[in-house]
Amino acid sequence: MHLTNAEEQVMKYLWKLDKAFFKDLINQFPDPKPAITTVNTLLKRMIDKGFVGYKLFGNSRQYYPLVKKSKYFSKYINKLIEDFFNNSAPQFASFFAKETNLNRKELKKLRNIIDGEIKSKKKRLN
Amino acid sequence: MHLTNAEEQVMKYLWKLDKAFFKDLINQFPDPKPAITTVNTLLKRMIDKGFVGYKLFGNSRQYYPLVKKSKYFSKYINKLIEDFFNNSAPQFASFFAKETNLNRKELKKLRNIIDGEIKSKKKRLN
DNA sequence: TTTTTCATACTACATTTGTAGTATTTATCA
DNA sequence: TGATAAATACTACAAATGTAGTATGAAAAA
Repeated sequence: MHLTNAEEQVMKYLWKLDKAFFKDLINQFPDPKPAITTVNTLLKRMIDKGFVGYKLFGNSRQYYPLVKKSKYFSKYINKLIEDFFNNSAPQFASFFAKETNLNRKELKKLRNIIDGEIKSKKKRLN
Repeated sequence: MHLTNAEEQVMKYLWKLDKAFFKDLINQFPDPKPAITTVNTLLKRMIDKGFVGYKLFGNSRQYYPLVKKSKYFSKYINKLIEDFFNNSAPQFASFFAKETNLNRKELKKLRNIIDGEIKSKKKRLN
């Protein structure tokens, strides 16, 4: 199951807010805001799909994500890699490093991160 | 304008083949293949959207992509970064390096690529 | 307490997307 | 040379998606 674009937008706000009442979500939308029933429909569909949960507070709900952004995103990226890079993460990484417009400083930072990862993988022996 | 999933699948075959007659495209699909009219409809829509062109050979067309895979993909990734990483490519890269399951060897390869990029940016003075 | 505001449920509908049938033309095979 | 296959055009339609109206009950404000 996946989120449609409109649903994904709501999800982004929800990830950002972590927990949110309906009003909070609506407030996230830039003007012109969608009709509240629109957002409501989206939320309902997201609940049905298992992406959103809620806790009742009186007569209103506090919504929260049931799927972590990082998890969701991982799947997303993995599908990308599968589809476009023949399922090769290194091939993707290479493309990314070349095509994206990171400047030297950013690239160096990235190299540091990778160094860190290499070390951490060494420690964990995998 | 963007491609729908079904259209994107056709596009992937087209990128793979570079140029293709209708029959070639159909052959790419695994069984059970879609109806030929289905693929035809998709192709027409893709032509309308400006993603596909063709050259006439007799009464049949040799289709070819009007958009490069790398270009298409770049946009895709950039949207991702914009949507999920607050428009920060380094943030994305960092996430990627951590979350993806690259092994040490692959990480090292990636570091080399990045080193290469750093050098190349140095040369070009940006 | 009457009116207004919220949150939610239920319903509706236009557009987009996925999928394919029928028709037509041309090419090919038997 | 009549039957068959191929490519394409045109049409159709169900499902998914985006968007929102109406209804209802509860809460808040006047």
